[in-house]
Amino acid sequence: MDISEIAKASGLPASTLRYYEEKGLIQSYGRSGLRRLFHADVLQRLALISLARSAGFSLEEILEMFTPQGPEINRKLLLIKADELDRKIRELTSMRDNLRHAAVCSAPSHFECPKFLRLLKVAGKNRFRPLNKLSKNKPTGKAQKT
Amino acid sequence: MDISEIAKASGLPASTLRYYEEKGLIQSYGRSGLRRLFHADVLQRLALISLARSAGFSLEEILEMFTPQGPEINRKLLLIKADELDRKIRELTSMRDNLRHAAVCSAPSHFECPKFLRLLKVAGKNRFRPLNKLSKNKPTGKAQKT
DNA sequence: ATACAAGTTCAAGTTGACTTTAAGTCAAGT
DNA sequence: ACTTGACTTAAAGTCAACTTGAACTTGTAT
Repeated sequence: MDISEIAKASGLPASTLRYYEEKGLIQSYGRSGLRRLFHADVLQRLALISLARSAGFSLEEILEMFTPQGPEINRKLLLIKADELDRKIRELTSMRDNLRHAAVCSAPSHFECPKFLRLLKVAGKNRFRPLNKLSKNKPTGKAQKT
Repeated sequence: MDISEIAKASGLPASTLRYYEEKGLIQSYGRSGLRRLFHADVLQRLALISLARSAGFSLEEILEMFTPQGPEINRKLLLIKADELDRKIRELTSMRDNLRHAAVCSAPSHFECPKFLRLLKVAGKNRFRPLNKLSKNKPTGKAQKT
C-alpha cells in the first residue's frame, strides 16, 4: 500500500504518516522509487497510536510502550500509565460534576456557592499537571487536502 | 498582595501570573509604582483555572467560561463541556482497561490478542482528538527560581 | 516525449502555554 | 548617594506535534 492509501484508510494526512515514520512509530517495508510502501498492518498500529494519543499519551511515551526494552519493564510501564489514567479519570469526573452543578447553581457567583467551593478545595489538594485541550472545532477526519 | 505572594500561595511562577493577567484570566486591582497589586481572591480563581486546565480545557475555553456573555449561553457551554468530559472519561477508562490487560496478556504481540483487538476496534469507532500529555516528571509545585 | 499527479526531501512555519532574557524602575537599607 | 532585590516590560525562545512550502523525482497516460 502506498502512503495515500494508508492516509485514506487511517484518516491521517500523509505528512503525519511521514512524521510518524521519522519518529519510529510506524515502518514502511521499502520503497518503489522514492515512494514508501506500507504493509496493511500499520493501520492497526495507527489505530493504537490514535487511541493512546487520545488518552493523553505523548508520541514519545507511545514509542516507549511499543519498544520492548525488556518485557518486564514494559509491563510495569503499562501499569504505571494505567494508574495515571485512574487519577486523571477521577479529576475529570470531579470537573464534570463541577460543571454540571455550576450550570444549575443559582449562587450569584460560583465563588459564593459552598458546594462549588468545596469541590474546588478538594480538587486543589492534588496539584496536577494539565492534560490539554479537548476537541474544539477541528473536523474529525480530513485525510489530505489534495 | 503583590505578585510574589500570589506566586507562593498558588504555586505558580510570577511569569505565569503576568501571562494570565495579560490574557484576562485574572485581574490586578492596581499598581504600587510599577508593581501589580492583587486581591486575595485571585487565589480562588487560580485554583479554578488549575482545575480546569488539568481537566483539559484551554485557557481560551476557561476564559469563555468565566465571561458571562448572557448567562444562558454560559450555562449551555458548561453543559456542553460536561458532555465532552463524559466522552473523554469513557475513552480514558477504555484505555486504562486496555493497559491493564496488556500488562498481563500473554499473547506474543498485542495484535494477536483478540481481547486487545476488540478494544482497539471499539475505540477506533470514535475518531477523537488528542488531549495531551499526562504528567511526566516535572516537579509539581515549583514557585519561582528566585 | 512530455506532461501530470502523486509521491519525495529538507527547512521553516504554526499553535498554545508558557519561560527566559535583557534592560529598565523603584523603595528601602547602609 | 548608592547598592540591592524585587518588581516591570517587550521580545524572543521553547516544546510537542504537526503542517506548509519549495524544489525535486517518478510511474503512468496521452
